[in-house]
Amino acid sequence: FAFTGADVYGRFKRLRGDTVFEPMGFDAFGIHSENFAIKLGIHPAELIPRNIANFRRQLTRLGGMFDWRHVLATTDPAYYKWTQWLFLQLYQAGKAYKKKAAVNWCPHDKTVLANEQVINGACERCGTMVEQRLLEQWFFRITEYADRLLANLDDGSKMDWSPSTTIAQRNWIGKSQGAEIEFPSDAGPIRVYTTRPDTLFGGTFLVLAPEHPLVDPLTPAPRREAMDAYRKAVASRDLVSRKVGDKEKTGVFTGSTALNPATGQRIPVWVSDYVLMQYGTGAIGGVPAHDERDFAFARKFGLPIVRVLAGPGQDGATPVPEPAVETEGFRLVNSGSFSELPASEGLRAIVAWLERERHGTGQVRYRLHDWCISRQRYWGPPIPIIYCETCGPVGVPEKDLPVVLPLIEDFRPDDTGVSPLARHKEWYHVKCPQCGGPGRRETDVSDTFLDSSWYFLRYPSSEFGDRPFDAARTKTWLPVTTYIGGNEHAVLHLLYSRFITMVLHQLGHVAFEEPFPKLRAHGLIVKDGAKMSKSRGNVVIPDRYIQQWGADAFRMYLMFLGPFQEGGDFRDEGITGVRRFLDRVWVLAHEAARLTPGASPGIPSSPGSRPASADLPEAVLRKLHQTIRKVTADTETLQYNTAIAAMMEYVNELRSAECRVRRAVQPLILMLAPYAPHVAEELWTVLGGSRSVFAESWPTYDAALATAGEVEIAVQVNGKLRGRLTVPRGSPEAEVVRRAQAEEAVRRFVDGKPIKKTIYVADRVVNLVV
RNA sequence: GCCCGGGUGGCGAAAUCGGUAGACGCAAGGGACUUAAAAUCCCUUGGGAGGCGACUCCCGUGCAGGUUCGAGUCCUGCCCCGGGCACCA
Repeated sequence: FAFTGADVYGRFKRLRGDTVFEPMGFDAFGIHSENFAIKLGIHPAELIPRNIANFRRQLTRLGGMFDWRHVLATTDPAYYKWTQWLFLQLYQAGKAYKKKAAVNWCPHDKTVLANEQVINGACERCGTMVEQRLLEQWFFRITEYADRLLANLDDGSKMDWSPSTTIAQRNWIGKSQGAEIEFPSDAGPIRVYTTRPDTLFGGTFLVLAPEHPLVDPLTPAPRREAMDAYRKAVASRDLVSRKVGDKEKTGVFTGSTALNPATGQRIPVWVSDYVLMQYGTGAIGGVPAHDERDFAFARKFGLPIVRVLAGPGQDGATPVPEPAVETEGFRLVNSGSFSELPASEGLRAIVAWLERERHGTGQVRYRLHDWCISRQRYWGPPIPIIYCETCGPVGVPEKDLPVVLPLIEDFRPDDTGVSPLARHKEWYHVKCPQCGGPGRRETDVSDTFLDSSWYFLRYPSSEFGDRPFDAARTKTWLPVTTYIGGNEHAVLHLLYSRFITMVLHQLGHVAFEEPFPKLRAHGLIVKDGAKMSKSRGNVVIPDRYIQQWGADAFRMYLMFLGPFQEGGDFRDEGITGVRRFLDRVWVLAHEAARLTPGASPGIPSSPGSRPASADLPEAVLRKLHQTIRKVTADTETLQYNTAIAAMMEYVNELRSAECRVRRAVQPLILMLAPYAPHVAEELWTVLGGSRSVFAESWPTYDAALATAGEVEIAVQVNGKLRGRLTVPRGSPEAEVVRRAQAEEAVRRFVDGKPIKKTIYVADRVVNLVV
């Protein structure tokens, strides 16, 4: 569905005179492929090429105009050599770093699990409860680019994207404006981030994330045991279930207090897993009166709830039955000298006061995290780093790339807890490229999203072995003219690609900052009431349909079943309609070839350039030009379903007018070509074409011919339809109104009453108000 | 919970800027062709009421209101479905 929609557009653009490069590639170097291989018990190095061959066969049968000379596979060492090069570019530019991060860990299988492999907190394979484990991981500093990634989204000159995609990215980056505030404690200042400094006076407790470094110093010995037990319990849960919002709040009191700088009161410091170490400072000020989570926490543990925002008819003494989260129309109360200020003004005033008194600063935060690119798995590009006992981590020199993934018979993660690559001793132990001393390789592989973050740069330059992308080729073909993809990639692939391109631009490797200036998202296919997906098992294998109905009928049905950008409902019966249509076109073309004189050397591909007095009946001629107009406009905007409907209407017109002449059918074949390339190619020849239909050019229309001489006008009385009039286009208002009033039905409804008002919309409607 | 889509005949869907709701297609019914069936071709098909009939009238775009000469389209408040994100301070 997605590739056919892209192919229709590419073929259309080619007929419109553009030189079109439509590449295709295969991205199967990651956990999903590895898991699938484990499931089938086949080594991925054997399975993946087999699957690629099958996909390629299917894509070819579907008739995609793909340039197979430039096909890519991210699993190919000739490709991932440059993925590793890309890693090194970022590493050398200081954009890659290592730090400890939590991963899902199955204690039974002794392996790292992806989030989607954790089902209700348990390992999907063995059912053991999953834990968190801290491991050293490689990260890319995408957060450094958060502002730039956000700013370009708003720049219409750089980004022409479907709004649904830009909105998703904006939300994902999640910029928030707030303040970082220091709460002094016995273990030093506790830094807290909040987007609501206006509620500072309502902060009646602090909550630290269980991993927060100040938890230990703030917990006196008698409470240590309880605290450690809680922290252990939290760590024994997986990352997914920890972040579920609607569960009961849990927590432990440290035994210490901190000073609220605004109220001057000492407030208790708690620890709870609803505070995440990864966001903000890993500590929050609990404002139960004005935050739902803090409210639930305060209720559970009997902590004081102080209202600091009051709406109309409320004051500082009004009870707080539920947290008031909104600010519109609220004013500060119980907030010292800031009381009675409107909330928004109070926010600014409190931030100014915090900065003046050096209690805190206004700050911007993003929910976007740095991109963790390491995977403790086998099936992926090895991260090109060597650890040397004397030099530390050293990047593999470019001349030694690629670091080839060794073929390991048993590639499954085992109970050593390290990547399977560590078991391959000859591969694992290497000399340090810097000092020649003993070293060992990084055994993590990189995320598949790194493979796909730059593939578009490789496509035009795929045959170059000595450079990732050739400067001249890149200048000719990039950035990508039109990118058509699914919205499931809105936040991951599309964001990572933008980030990588931005870094490469900054490092001087590419001239542009944004890889996909024009992006259109296609919809998703629904079958049996749910999204068609492999996991739901409601997928359709194209082979059978192509076998039964033909590739063109299948393509056209996919494009006809709904608006491309919204998707649609797949039902087997629907395909018969387009197949019948193609059969009729087939018959029409053959009859036209038989009934009208043979081809003259110059086949008109542009009927509009011929005099209007040509041999076509007026109604057919008009319909033809209307059809060209509509199919052109609709194909350009990816409204393929209505473009196909317009061609069907035209065929219906030709049939009812019994018009079987080449001049009427040829332009139809040209318009059909992007949708049904095989049939169009054949019929073009039947009609006398001596070269490929794709060597011809798209038909043009004559606006004057497309316009009907007569129009039907709706006649309304008080807005209700009472009749229809056929009048010459552009008839004067007085004439139309006069004729409307003469209508029998109109007279009956006007019923002799005076006409108060007459509304006339030229060529459309006349409305008499009585 | 939040953010995006969407709700129109039996079904998939059309409908420029607010201007004739249901294009196009599926399914269904009737007919032609055929020994017969399939295929093909022709006709009918939103619901209701009336008329022998050409036709006529009423209702109808998830629900309730509103704006307007006129609302599928705009506004307010709800309901339902699909997708995504989810304790982000």
